[in-house]
Order: sequence, then C-alpha cells, then structure tokens
Amino acid sequence: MTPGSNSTVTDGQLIQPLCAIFRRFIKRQGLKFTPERALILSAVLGKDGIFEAEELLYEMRQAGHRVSKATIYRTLKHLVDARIISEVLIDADRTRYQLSFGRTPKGHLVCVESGKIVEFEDPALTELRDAICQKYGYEPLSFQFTVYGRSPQARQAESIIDDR
Amino acid sequence: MTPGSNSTVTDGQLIQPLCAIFRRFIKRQGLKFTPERALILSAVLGKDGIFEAEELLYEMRQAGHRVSKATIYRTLKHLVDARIISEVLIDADRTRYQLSFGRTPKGHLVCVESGKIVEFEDPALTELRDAICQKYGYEPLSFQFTVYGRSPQARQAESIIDDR
DNA sequence: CTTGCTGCAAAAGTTTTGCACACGT
DNA sequence: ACGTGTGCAAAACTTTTGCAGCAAG
Repeated sequence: MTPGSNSTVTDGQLIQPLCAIFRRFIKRQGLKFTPERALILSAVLGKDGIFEAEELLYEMRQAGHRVSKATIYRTLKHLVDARIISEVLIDADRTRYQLSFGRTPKGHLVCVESGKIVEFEDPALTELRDAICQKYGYEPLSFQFTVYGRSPQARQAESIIDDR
Repeated sequence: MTPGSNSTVTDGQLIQPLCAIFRRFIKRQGLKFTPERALILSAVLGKDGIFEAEELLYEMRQAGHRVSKATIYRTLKHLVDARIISEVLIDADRTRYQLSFGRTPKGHLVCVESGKIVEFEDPALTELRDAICQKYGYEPLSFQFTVYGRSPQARQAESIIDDR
C-alpha cells in the first residue's frame, strides 16, 4: 500500500484505463496478462518522469514485490510495443524510459556538466516530425529531440575555475 | 537534389585542416599526438555518414593498420571532445558516430522495420535548439533529433502480409 | 627523461537467453 | 492440457580499465 507514495495524482487516474489497454494489447498477441505484468505497469505509472529499468527493479523490491530483472526488461519491451511508454536515449550508458500514453511527446534539455534533464514541450516538434515523414513518405510513429547544453549553474561554476 | 557536397571527395579536403585542429586540441590538454590518433582521424574522415566503433576497427585492420579496440574507443572520445565528431543515438544497441565538424547538424529519420537511416537537414532544428536554450538560460552545444517511422517500402511489405 | 600512449586481456555494466518449473487461458 | 511466463544464473555485448612495455615532447 505504501501511503504517501502517490505523488502523481493525475497518473493515478490512468491506472484503470491503461491496465485495460495493456491487457487487450497483450491478449491480442496471444500472450498472457500476468500479475507481474500488471505490477510492473503500475510501478511505471507511479513514476513521474524519466526512469530506468534497474531503478524500477529496486523500487519494486523495496515495495515488497519480488520480480526478476529479466521480467522487468521483458515487460518494458512489451510496454514500448504497446506504445504506453517510450525509450528515452540521452546517452549511451543505459536506456531510459518515460510514460508516453496520452501525453504530448516531450523534448529533453540535458546539461552536459551535471547531467540534469529538463523536459519541455513544443508543438514545433510534432509538426517537424510530421513534415519530415510526409516529405519522405514515411508513416510517423515517434521522435526524440534532445538538446545538450550547459546550465546557468554549470556555466557559473566553470567560470570560477576557468582560467585558460 | 543535393550534389556531392557530402561525398568523401569533399571530406578529403578536410583532412589537412582537421589534422591540425585535432593536433592543437590534443596538445592544448598536455596530451600527445600519436600516429594511432592521426590514423583513426583519417579513417573517420573516410566514412561518409554514420559509423560505429567496431566497424572502424574492422576497416582499419582490413587496411593493414594494427590498432586496438581500446585505442579506437579512447580516440573517439577525444574526437567527440574536440567537437570533430558527434555521437548519434538511434537505439540502445550501440553508440554510433558521425563527422560533425563544419557541417550543419542533421536530423535522422529511422525506419523501425528495416532500420534504414536517412539523414536530413532543417534549419528549424538549430533554431529550436537555440530557442529552448535561451528559454532556460542554457548555453547551446548540440542536439539530436531522431524521427521513427515506417518507410513506404516497409508499409507496402506489411500490407501484403497484414490480413487482420 | 618524464609523462602519456598502446595493446592485450580482464573487468565492468547493461541487457538477453537457456532452462526447469509455475501459471494463465 | 497446452503454451507462455517467471526466476535464476549464465551468456552476450559493448565499452572501460589495469598493466607492462613503448614512444612523444
């Protein structure tokens, strides 16, 4: 139950419909809707932003659920297929994920010094995605826009050290 | 429509200046400009588009140069630091690279079925990068825009199989 | 000479897979 | 019952690192 862990009230409203959507998606492929899959989906919905596989595993175990790393990875793959979450590629270290169902796709602004990630929305992103796809005759599915820069704090910190 | 402005012939003209730039960059850090580093830079300049570390290693060995995987990775890192090449993150499988020095930054259109990657230019990309950075007070460094879709060929192939 | 560089092999880290058993449908 | 799913541990991969000898400045 973990009281007080529900920081994202709005996401809570998504649990019911998304469970149904995921279950339908799974069944449509002749696969099975298991407790583990439901549990992982619910853990994903509890995340408010970008998350990682290992992080999900850790938090689920903290919450007393015993799931294996393998099942996490296998289920995340299905959730991506179902277009409920999407991969977020910020660096080559590991894959990150983000809830994407029913949300405007976001761009990401990354500080190369601190690694801090800021999400932002801009209608131009989806417009650009569609324009490019139309130009090449592609069916648009998703996009990823990541901007790398130096945050104000990092610039200030650097200017103190910097003496070249 | 685009003439051979991105061909390897044009890149040939970049070898001299880029060697100088890289050497200066390396020396500025108190590091050493070695034959291996020059060789790797030259192999990179021979690539016409996106490439991978392993691919570079294979081709250099084919060409009769003996370089280690470790040195390839170490040098690619320096080339990224020097802003001569940039990382291209298409999927989580591996890191790809691309010559970026003196070039308009590109976006990538990826077919999710075939994995084919099309590069494209659009001034809106850099404009968007700068607009976002300005909004948050960041110093813009680079960006990555990847659009995932289904190519006309893939859509056609799928429609033949598809009979749900 | 001093300091960094290279190749090799081993290590590290993330993601995948083989297997035996358990469980949805 | 049948066919998937799960957990575990091992495997697979890409990328990094420790080390001993080598080379650039």
